Amino acid sequence: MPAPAHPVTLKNVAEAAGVSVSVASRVLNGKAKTYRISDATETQVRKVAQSMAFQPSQVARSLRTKRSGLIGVVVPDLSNPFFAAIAREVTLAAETDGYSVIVADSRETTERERKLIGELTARQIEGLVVCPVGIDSGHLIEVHQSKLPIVLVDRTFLNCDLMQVTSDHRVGAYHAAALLLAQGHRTIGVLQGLPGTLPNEERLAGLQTAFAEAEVVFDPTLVRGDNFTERSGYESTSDLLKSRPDITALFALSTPNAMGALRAATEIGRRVPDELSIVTFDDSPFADLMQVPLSTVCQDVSKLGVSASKWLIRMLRAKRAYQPALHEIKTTLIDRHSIVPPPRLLSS
Amino acid sequence: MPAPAHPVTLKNVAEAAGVSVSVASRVLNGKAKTYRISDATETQVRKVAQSMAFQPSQVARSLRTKRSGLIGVVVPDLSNPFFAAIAREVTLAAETDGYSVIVADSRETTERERKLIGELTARQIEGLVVCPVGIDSGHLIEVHQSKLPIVLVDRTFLNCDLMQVTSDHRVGAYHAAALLLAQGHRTIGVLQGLPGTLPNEERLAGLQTAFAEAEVVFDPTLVRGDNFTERSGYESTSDLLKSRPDITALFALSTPNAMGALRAATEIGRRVPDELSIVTFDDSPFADLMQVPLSTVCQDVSKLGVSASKWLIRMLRAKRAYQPALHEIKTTLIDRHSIVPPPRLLSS
DNA sequence: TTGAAAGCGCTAACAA
DNA sequence: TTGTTAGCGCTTTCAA
Repeated sequence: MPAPAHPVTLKNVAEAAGVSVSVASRVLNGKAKTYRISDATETQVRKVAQSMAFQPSQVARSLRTKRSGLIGVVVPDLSNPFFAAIAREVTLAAETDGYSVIVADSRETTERERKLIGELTARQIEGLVVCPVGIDSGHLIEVHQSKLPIVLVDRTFLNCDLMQVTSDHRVGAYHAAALLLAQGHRTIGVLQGLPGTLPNEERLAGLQTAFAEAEVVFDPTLVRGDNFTERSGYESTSDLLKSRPDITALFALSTPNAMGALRAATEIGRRVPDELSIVTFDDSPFADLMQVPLSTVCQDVSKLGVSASKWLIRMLRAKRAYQPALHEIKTTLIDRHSIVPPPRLLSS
Repeated sequence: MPAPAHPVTLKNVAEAAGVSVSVASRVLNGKAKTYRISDATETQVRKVAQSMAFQPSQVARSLRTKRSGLIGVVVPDLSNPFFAAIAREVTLAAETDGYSVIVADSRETTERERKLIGELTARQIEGLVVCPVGIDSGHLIEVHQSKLPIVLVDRTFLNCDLMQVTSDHRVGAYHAAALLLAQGHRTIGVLQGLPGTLPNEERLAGLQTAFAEAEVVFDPTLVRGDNFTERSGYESTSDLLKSRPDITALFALSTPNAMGALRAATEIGRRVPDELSIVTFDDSPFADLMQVPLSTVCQDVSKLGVSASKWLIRMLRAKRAYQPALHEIKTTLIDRHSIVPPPRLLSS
């Protein structure tokens, strides 16, 4: 039997079953018991619906119930495995609760982020998970004030009364920097991400704490970069290695940054790790298969995604107002093989 | 001014502006000219809408117009960079045409794929891009027959009257195998993906053609694996290297397969590429940064995604029926450094 | 135990 | 140039 050109409506089913639309609706929504509908009627309706391949229109249902069953996810770059993983986790978690997910890619611009969120709210989404660009939060706070449940992931904001989930960037960076220092590195280049974003600033802060504890002077001119991208990592590294050949180690604040660094170092002819140690943030499923298995401050991406979904679902269920909070997920320092003592120490 | 608890409707705007809903609707849909609405009225309506932060309900609009502005994307694994990239391309392309995208993850099971597609159609999506699991196509053909525009990507089907976009698996595999053979390899292990899927079978076919041309007997017992996953690649490799230590090269039919192979080879103590050459399919942005920069039959993921979107958009615009076709995207063999002549040849 | 009817917010045909 | 109204497909109140 070919699918009908015009979709089957509840009315069609009701007529075919010889009952009213209300009865059909009640049966098909599992409210037969509640309304004490006779078994005969129930089976009849179900049978007809089945045979007609009836699929209720979510659109009509949404309009009537004000519930769309839709969750919006906005990330700055879907091709970045980190954000793709977050999107995946939310998608899977949402689904077990009967929600579908609309994914949008802000391409690292706040302007697009704002616009996309507008389009999503017009679609009556019931909740929002945003990995923000991280510079501006005004539009996100507006969303919150309009009572739409919203959870921020990764690039969170300070003094911001929203539900937020992120890694303990400061602690992670601290441990990584401490490791570099303990190995004897003193001239360390830093490849930073987007300045002004909390992850970036927190990582820098953790790094500086480690320097202070080791009583090593932190040289701010060794910090380069303007984004969490490979391009930024590449350019910063080229720049740094040329102007400061005495650098013995690099701290990349993101995996793409580290990728760029590896490419630049190869071009310039600095062997990693013998002639240049590298430690990086994030993690990718490939980090251990690299030329040099990268030592990494590993973020638990899956946990970040699961946690965000969990909170969102909780907010979705709670009719009452919820208490915004900042949830930090632990990072783990995985020391692979990209950190060795600096050459000068080896030869001494 | 705080956002109102109850969203602003067109009726609210019309009342506040002192006009009828139809006039408000027409102005806000840019039909002021068509209906020769006075400038004064138009500005007035716009001003009021603006000040009330009116956002038209897409749900109501969809119900009325039968157009949801929604496109569905179903992939077997969103955490696989290949599929994430496809999803991203479709998302971006769709957006320039005013569509939003609902992303769903079938987790490599046809059953889930079928269910997800059902949920998507209930949401009145206007089109569908599916990277199918690839074993069963019945439900996809049904979609097509119901007149919902659908484009299949990557795991296409034979003799299937749908719009399909995929790589030229056969040619790509042929060149890779030819390269291995030219280097002198004769005992080549094959790590296959999901048997029965077209990409898998086509790649095997291309490989066999290369063997035939080189007049080398193809040994089917050297083909192992049951999926495009890292696990499958790992297990097949462990297995192969132990039972057939005379193998000098591996042909991995997917990047995850190759990853697993690298891990297994490392464990067993076979150095790549000196003691074991590897060539693989797909490509990842990381392939050139691996321990051993992997020689790869590179699929143009971006082009696959863009092409799929392009065709879908075209189908969306065409009111008339379209002509289904299979579109093949060229692959490129990138020879990095994971293929060298077999050891025996070196020592002879 | 079932049915009639209102109405969600919008567009568009028709009327004025 | 503007307004009135029907109706998209569904849920739900109210009535029987």
